[in-house]
Amino acid sequence: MPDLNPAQFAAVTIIDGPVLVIAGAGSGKTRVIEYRVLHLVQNKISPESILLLTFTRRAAREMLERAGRHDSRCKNVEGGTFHSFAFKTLKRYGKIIGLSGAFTILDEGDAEEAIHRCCAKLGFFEKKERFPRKDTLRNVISISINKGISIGRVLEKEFPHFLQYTSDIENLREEYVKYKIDKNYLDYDDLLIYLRLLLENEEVRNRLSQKYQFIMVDEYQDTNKLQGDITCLLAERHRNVMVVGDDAQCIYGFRGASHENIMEFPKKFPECKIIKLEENYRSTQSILDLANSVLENVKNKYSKCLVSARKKTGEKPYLLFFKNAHDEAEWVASKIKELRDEGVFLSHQAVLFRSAYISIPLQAELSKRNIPYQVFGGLKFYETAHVKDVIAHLKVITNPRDELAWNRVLMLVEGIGLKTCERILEEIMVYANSDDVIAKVFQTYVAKRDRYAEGLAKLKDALKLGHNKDLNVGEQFEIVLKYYKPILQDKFDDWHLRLNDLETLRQIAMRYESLEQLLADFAIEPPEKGVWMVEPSVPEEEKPLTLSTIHSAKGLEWEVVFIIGLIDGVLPVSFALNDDDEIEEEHRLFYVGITRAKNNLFLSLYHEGIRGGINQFNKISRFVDVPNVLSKLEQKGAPDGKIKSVVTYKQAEKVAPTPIYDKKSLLRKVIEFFK
DNA sequence: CCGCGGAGTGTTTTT
DNA sequence: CACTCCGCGG
Repeated sequence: MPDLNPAQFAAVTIIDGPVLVIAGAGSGKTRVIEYRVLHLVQNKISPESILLLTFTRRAAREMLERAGRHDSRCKNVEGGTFHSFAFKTLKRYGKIIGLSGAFTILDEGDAEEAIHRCCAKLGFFEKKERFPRKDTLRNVISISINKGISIGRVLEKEFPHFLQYTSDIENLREEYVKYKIDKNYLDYDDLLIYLRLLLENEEVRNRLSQKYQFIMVDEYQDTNKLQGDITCLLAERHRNVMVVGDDAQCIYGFRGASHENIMEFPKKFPECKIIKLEENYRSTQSILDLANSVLENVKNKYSKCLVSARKKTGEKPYLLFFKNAHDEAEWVASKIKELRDEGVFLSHQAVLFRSAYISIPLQAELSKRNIPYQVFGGLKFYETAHVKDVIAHLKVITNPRDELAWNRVLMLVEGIGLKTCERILEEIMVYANSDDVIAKVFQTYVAKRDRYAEGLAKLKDALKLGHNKDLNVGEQFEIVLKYYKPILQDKFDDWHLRLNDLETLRQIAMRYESLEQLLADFAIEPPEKGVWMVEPSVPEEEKPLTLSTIHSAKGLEWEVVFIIGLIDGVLPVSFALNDDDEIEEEHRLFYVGITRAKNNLFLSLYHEGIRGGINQFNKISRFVDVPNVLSKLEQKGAPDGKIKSVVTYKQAEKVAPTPIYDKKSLLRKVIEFFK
């Protein structure tokens, strides 16, 4: 066992019973999980009976890899995100609750398409007034599920202008559920819903409790109600459950996460032991001083006061002002290079930001200087149109009953529009296997010599070829790509860039044994752009720099961290400004960003902003522009040593009158009024 | 009935 | 500014 402080040691060596670990940033939480897994395995507990659930794919990967390094048996520990665990479990036991084993996962885009179809079925688009768009509808339904509140409540809070459609959306939700059950589709939320439903069955619950004797959940503060329920159901019988979290780092409220699960845990498991990890092993005291000041300013107090266990005070974090985004990017890029020349590996540095678009000027600058980097978060490569197009073809080859995939494939054929597509689709759905579809449906349509006959003939040939059982996944992929390439070139001006993506995708596909496996992984654990290119064998000094959204950086650490774009309206993001809870979440997000740094931290912003074609002066983030925070920072480059304050976003009233109603009672009042 | 072009809309974070 | 939706011409 390595050096562990008493609290860590206690957490690592508890074997039985429920445990709640409250772990401040950098307090060695990952180490605790890593060594607890090891400790369990070394105490004759079969690794297969340990279940480690995390919130993001990255965290899951990292945790298991670390534990596996000490004892290869740890690699057999069952681990992953709640969603991937749900997927595996439902594949296996789904039949019990009436799910077929051959379901398809819908990503957000697919789900929107499905909702669109349901809307059409219900005739919502024939209304005179504007009906909400499909992405809004999906969002409303998803929030209501993840937060466990009614459609009406969601609309009140997020889209009050659509309140009139409350009952329509309720009907839509039902229709959408029906549609998915009928077509064997599950969206991300369904994975959790049906897993919980499955666990409510006593027999299944017992069987799974039997299999997973030890449950561990990381980042518990970022789990939502459903995930909390799932955790409790899994552990209800044997009660061997350890949850680890930090309420100050809850940053997924928009997905229904709430620190309530942490608060509720001792109530659900009254016999639980609570262990607090408060000593910070990651950062220098200067960085922690800043972090603590930031936390002080968050309205809801969190008890954490991190103290560095490291001897070093370290350099004061910097706060840098730039004229425009380009200047900022230039400076950051050259500083990164400078640090690398001083011996800090690129892989030990990271640039963090609130939103992906903030990093675009920097990406350009890094490319110009040949600094290798990988980007996490933001625009997802697997959700781009060209990737989805190709995947749809693969889906059709795998499962000829996938209506949404067919829809996408057919709509790409020259001369086929909405109506023709519907007609062909109806016929396709009659048949259960691809051979029949090709022989019966396609044959007749091609024979008709309509304007789309040529396109369909090409598709038919490609599908026929692709369906050959003797081919490996790479070869199947190539057939699809060959068919799709002319469509790609016709559809996109930047097709050569997109073709690159598809080439990378082909290389990923080649590693798979079967298309089914590829498609399942793609839905549940999709590859992140740039990540797969880094082989594990590459020596540390050649690994690239990390660019990441703060959300995706959670749980990770670097020697040097840059947080760029600290602008009011970016962090906090402008959409959060009219809701106190959301501002607070942004505030915690800033805290999470700061606490990723071990030795050096650089905060920066630029003043020249162009938003919606209008030039404006970007103001420093309200989270930074506070005396107790500024005093912890070394400022550089402020014009005239002062920040000219041009109001871009209205600050919340400093002297608020005593409220007569709080939000809840106001809501009640309004509802009363309507009655 | 398809496909193109103009108007209008909302712009984040992740499974 | 990028994407979606709608209306019109072919």
